[in-house]
Amino acid sequence: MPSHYKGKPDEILALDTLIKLSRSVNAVQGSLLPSLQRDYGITEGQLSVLEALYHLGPLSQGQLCKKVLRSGSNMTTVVDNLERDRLVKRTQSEDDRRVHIVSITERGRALMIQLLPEHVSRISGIMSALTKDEQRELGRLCRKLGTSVAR
Amino acid sequence: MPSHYKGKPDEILALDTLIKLSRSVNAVQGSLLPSLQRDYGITEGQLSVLEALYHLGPLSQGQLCKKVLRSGSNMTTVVDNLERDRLVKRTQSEDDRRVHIVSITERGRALMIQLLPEHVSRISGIMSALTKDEQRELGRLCRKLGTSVAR
DNA sequence: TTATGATAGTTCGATATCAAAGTATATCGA
DNA sequence: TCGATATACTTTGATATCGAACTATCATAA
Repeated sequence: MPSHYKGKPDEILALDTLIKLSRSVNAVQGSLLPSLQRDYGITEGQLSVLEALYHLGPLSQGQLCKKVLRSGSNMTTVVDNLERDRLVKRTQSEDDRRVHIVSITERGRALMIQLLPEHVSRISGIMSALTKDEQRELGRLCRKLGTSVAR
Repeated sequence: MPSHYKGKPDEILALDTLIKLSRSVNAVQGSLLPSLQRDYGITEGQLSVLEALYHLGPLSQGQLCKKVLRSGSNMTTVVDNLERDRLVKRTQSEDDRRVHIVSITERGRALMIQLLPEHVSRISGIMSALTKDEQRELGRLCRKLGTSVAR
């Protein structure tokens, strides 16, 4: 169904696979985001930052960028919005005054405690379309593919 | 490595799998987009619209939305930018004057002819980190997962 | 024929996202 | 110590993306 591209079989297979890969992520994320937005007023990028801070403790913006694989300019925006909503706070590092340490607030922690169980159970529900073995195999293939890409 | 979430094994597996899935797509797309931008001044959304028009012929914006799974308001923006760059043109349908038919221009067609072979071969190169059987299995799992999500 | 409701796009306001340029601070070498 | 370079973050300007509200057009039913 997807690619419509006339070319070598290898290329057709690669295109089809990538399209299916992208669509599955879009489908899964697309089914998670609206409820996050509606129920908690939070976006995916914001959630991934909050989760990192919740589980790992205070991090510099640079460390956050690495964790969630986003650019520095993006991180500034996301942290700005989280700070405006008082879910995180910035403090300047004593050691290196260029560094801004971001930490989760009590309000942010309370939000995580409120939404994480439901969010996780939603993900678990979606992924249960695959057996555990299939999930493990999917994870293995994705990992193999992802780590092969030069960063 | 990834999830840090303490919960049921099912949930941990589901989270880990989703993280790997998302990261693999980010990695692959992230390695494709910069060259599209730099070499051809085109974005991913624009490319997917151009590809659809190139392979399928003129489509209404609504049909395009379904093809590339994006919202109507987004499609307006993308087509606006493509039209500004004279890669596509809009014409009002005779039958139904609410409908805007989008078609690729000669300039757009020339761009596709120029960039598609290289783009496809790049994708093929990336995906070749997996064997053909692995690609087929990955595609199957993604398809199964994606189609299970309520739309 | 006209009112009602549905459909196709657009506009608006928001966040995400990036790259590039800019600012502040730190570090290193002469 | 001072100048050059590197690093951390912000700003700027662009596109993507969404949902909601809006406009224009069509279709249906009274």
